[in-house]
Amino acid sequence: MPWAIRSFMPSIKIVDLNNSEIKNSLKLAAQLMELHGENPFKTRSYVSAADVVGGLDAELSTLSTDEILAIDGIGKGMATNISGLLERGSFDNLDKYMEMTPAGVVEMLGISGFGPKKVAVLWQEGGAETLEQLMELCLQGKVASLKGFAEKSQETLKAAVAFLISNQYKEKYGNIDQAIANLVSAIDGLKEVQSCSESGQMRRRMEVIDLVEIVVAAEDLDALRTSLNALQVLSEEEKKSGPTTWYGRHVGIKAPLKLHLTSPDKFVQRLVETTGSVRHINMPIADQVTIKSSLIRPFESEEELYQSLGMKYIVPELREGLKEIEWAKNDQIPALIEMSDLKGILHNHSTYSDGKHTLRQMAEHCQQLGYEYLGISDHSQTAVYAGGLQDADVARQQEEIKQLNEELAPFKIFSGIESDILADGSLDYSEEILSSFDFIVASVHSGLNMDIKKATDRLLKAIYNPHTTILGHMTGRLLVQREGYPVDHKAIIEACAETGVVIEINASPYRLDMDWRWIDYALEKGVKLSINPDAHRMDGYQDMYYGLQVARKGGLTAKDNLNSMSLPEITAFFEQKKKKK
DNA sequence: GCCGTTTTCGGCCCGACTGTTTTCAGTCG
Repeated sequence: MPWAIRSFMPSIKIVDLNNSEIKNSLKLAAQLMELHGENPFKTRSYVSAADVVGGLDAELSTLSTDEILAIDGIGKGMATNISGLLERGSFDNLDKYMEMTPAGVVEMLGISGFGPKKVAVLWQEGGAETLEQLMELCLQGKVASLKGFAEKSQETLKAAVAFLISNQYKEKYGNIDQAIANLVSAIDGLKEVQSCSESGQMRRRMEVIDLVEIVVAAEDLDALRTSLNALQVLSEEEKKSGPTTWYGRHVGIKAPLKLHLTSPDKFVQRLVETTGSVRHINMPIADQVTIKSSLIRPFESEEELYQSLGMKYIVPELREGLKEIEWAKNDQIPALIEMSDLKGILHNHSTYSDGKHTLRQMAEHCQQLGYEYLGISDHSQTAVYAGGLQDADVARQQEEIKQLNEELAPFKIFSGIESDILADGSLDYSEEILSSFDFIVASVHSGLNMDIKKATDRLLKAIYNPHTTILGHMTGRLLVQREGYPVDHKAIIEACAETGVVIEINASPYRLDMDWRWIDYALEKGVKLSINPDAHRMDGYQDMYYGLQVARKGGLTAKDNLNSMSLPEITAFFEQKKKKK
């Protein structure tokens, strides 16, 4: 899967836009131009400029105008657009088309499977200017009679619009964690503030956030509110605020923001109350006792509170109201995996397919970060769009891996492939080629709208293929953006238990797939997991952090995580798996 | 809008898939 993720609303930034934001803005402009029937070649130039920007090494914000003009695919006009984006977050042509297009129509462009041409029909023929109007049109059955549409696309559209409407005010954790960290430190820096911490879903490391919560302690709450409202990134919705809450928005973030204002002596109580899920704080601990019912006196620390209830301390990411209270009461909280437990990085791409950096760059960077090994798994031949490897490329890559391994020892590169799981569940190469790899990540990249039976059978066949080492991004979901294909999680996990296939926790903040809610069941069945970044560039390794957060939520420990194995251990693991064939 | 050029115009990328057609347009990776 290429790294490019469609994002249609350029986020509003106070600072310079980065390349991926510039890329998204150019892509959006291209879509709007196509929507309005602009010259297709002109439109294409925006698309290709966007692709070029996406593949750049250096951030555009660090380049001079001459350097930008020297980039292949960027001419005078595009350079002007880019400098507009860098200076004010937009450019004239984009502004022009945005003004001509209702906001709801712009959102429609985000529906997968429906491009500018189809959206133009929905808008101009169907008269839909908002998502709600489009839903109405679907419900009345009027979409099916529009040119180029029929019953089936009406149904698809209805589901997609419902998904979009339900995700309108949600954000991926990885999209906003930096901005929220900045906000917390800005609030913490206000002169009135004594303590400040994120809480709620953010602190629990939920993969999708629909409410950002922060607890702020100060003696003078009126003065605090005045200072908060002076922060440029915030805008209060006074009607929804209360005497001890500030409710409103952070610029550029779709999820609403709730600040809990409290006196310093009640800070810990407020933090515990707002961090845990409703289930967690109301879960019975003893007769008539819950965490919520215990928050009646001040505590020095959260540790003190949990201790006072005869429990071990529960880290925020576990406070979901699942098994954690039971664990804490019986001193059975798992030793959750930590960053330092990750010994190597599996499932990565290089320039052999659609990665941005060479095999050598990917390997050397991995080594510099202190890891013992790298598993490279470029796309397989069916993934033509991603430059998937033909047989000859596989041989060439394996030869280079051999040479690099001699040079970089004791660091080791494992030769793998991200083999497409074809529609019938088979893998993408001959037996001979499949046998030549150290490990194989099997993933679905096409035919994403199968029903649960077909999709599950397809995965099962891939799992029972003796060559499969790891099952990649199990459901194909893109958080807040695309629902995954439906699968029978239990059946898949049980098949992995039987075959020894490892289940990936795809660490990309766009995916975080398999969902952490299934980790417990996988562990119960004795299945190993692997936190894999699916990196398409060197800095993609950083996504391991996000995978780690959700892995901890699911209760994963180092001993059940594949890439926590040392180099000798994982070498033996791969060899063992190959022998079983 | 970009690029290259026998330099100021004329050409510009692809293969598979899907759902809609009745031979193909739109979308995507």
